[in-house]
Amino acid sequence: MAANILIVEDESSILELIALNLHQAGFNPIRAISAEYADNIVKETIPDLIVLDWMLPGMNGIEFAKRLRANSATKLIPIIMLTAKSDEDNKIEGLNEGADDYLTKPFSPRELVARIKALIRRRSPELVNDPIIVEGLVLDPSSHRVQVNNKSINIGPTEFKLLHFFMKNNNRVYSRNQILDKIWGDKSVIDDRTVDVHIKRLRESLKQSGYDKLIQTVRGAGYRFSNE
Amino acid sequence: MAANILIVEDESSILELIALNLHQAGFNPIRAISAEYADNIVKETIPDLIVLDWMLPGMNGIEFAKRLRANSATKLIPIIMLTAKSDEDNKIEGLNEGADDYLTKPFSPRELVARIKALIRRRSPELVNDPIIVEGLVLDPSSHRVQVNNKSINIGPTEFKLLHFFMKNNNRVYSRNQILDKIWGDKSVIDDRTVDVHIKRLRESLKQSGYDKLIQTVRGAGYRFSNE
DNA sequence: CATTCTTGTGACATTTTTGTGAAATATTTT
DNA sequence: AAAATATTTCACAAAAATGTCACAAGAATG
Repeated sequence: MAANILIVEDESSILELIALNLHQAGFNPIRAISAEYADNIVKETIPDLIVLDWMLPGMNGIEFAKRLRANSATKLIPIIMLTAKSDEDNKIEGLNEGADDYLTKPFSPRELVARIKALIRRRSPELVNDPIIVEGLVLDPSSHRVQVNNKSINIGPTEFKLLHFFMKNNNRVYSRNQILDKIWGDKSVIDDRTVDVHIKRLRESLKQSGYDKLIQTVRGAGYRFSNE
Repeated sequence: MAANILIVEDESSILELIALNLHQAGFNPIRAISAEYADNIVKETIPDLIVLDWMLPGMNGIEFAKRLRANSATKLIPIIMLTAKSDEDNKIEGLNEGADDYLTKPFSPRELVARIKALIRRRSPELVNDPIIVEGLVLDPSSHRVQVNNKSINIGPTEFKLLHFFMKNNNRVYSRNQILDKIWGDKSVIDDRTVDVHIKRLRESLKQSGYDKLIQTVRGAGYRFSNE
């Protein structure tokens, strides 16, 4: 389920640098050394995002982006444009022509990865399941684990879903019924108060790891996860 | 009491993108992958707003909008039309056929949310969930908190509702009976004077945070929340 | 198939909130 | 100034909301 990232870049050292970093970030890099080559790749598999060099031999980045935007199958693919030119005009033109973000060389790989995550998160949040961390409490959706100080804490399936839901929606109050809908699914004909019990169990698990007030009761309204 | 937003969109990635963003903005997204499906949903619950894709398999967006406009129960629901076509003709046709706003793909989720808020605010201002700030007093409906200088102040459920109501209706005088209707609901067979007591309790909470005269008594008329 | 884990519910305990009556203050009217 | 009216304050019992516990049924595991 890793996101496919197409990299279009003619300088192989940069191409490899990017590919390596994306791989390490858990993405699946697909390499293309020219727009024409990339075009063929796109015809086979629609990538989840494209990292596109501005200056390319043959068809350049802008043209390629235009082509993608003109085709209904590809027009929504997020594009991050790379360029060595740092002037504003190009940035504006790039964004106009359909780039969703823009990075000037030389760039830090870390920043590229961060921006890619941001874009992917916007379009297909299910593809980025980074661990969520609140006050040292780490919930990692991909490994289905909750850890504190690198030590896993024991937690039941429903408690996990609950905690995941809460951590994703930090600081917002949810009524028991909203929680039922989100965790159990709409079909549920389950008692409101079941939520209370699971909240209790979750609190207990968290308390054993030293987290005392992460889940707050908001009388008359529901529950809220918050570190404040 | 979050606003229900019906999203009618056949591409699931876009559907999810919109749903996620609406959820995070405090709305309650309802998903429909076709106009026919949406039609059934509308029969069950009237949404507060509809985000409607122009191109849909089966019945398309325009036709669906027409249907809604033809039915007195649904003709006032605000509709935001989404389209991949960027030409003006469609825009005009769309607006003529009953769309209240119009967004061309690809669009930024942030903008969609902004437009939705604008439309909802126009039709039902009470459904927009933004924090309300008066003289440093912050009431945030989504986290159900009242804060001063980033410090939460303690407040009971009824006091919260009261304060929320007052802050939304700054500077306006309400009689005890009006307040009873708004806060307790029509069913109330409750004594007028109960309002006085809750006003007292609210004043007390506010006073402890340094707000002394926010709620004013208007003799013979009722109460007013005002920072003047 | 037996064992272990997880789940939802009902019963009960605890805490918080609520509405009311009555008394105390305040404001206006006579 | 006294009377009449309106509002504030207080204490308290009833009601509502939440927390806790034990247990039987169900699901998952090996």
